[in-house]
Amino acid sequence: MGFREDVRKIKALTDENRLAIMLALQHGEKCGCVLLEELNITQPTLSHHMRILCDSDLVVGRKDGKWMYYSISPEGVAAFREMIGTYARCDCEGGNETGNCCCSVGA
Amino acid sequence: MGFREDVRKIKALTDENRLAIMLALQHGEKCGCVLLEELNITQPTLSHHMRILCDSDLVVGRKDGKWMYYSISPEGVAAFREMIGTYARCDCEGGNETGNCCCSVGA
DNA sequence: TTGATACATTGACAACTATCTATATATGTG
DNA sequence: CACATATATAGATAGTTGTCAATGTATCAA
Repeated sequence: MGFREDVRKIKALTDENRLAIMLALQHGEKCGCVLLEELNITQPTLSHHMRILCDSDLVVGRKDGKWMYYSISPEGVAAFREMIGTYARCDCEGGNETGNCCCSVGA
Repeated sequence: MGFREDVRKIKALTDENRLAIMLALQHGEKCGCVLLEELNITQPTLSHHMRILCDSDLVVGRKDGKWMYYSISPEGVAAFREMIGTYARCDCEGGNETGNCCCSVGA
């Protein structure tokens, strides 16, 4: 199966700085230079992380003049969570089909 | 914030073999030797992966004689999805509080 | 055009990870 | 006890990843 692509996408969230970036973007788009002020990393490192987040489709970038505005992708986030749900799930009494399974928690 | 612990847990799902294991356990517990037959890896490598999955609380192990039976942890899975949801989320029109946000998809 | 700003790319390096072989431990069987 | 089976641990190694300094590219203003 195509586990490789899923692994690649999940890896987008396996870095402390990238988690911080996801939180930083939660209330709307920000440009790179603003993110840079919030994270104790250099500009090339931020560029590296933004590329990974965009490649995972969790984040989208919009270029405006010399600025890059980044924002959470609602579609990407939804697809991500759905994908995670295919692996982080179980068959408990409620059943997954009915939506009553404990795995529906935090959905 | 404690991103480190979250990163460690998310890393549990960033390996193709571990994703395959999560799927293999989805319909009930299996002992290590059965998993070993389904995955083209050596026994020490399986042991390594099971340790990581158990450390992440996505899987629990039960020792019975010389066998180790592994199964999905419903609580661990629920906590994992909830944790993922704190990072893979957005503020779109529906709003996160009401549960109508697009980020509720695949929950 | 010159200079400043925002961002991307390159190359190097340390840290981490998945994998294997070899070996150890534990359990059950004759 | 000796032996087989199931699993864990140790050590080695190749590949990956996050980071930085240095440099390149693009945009805008004076």
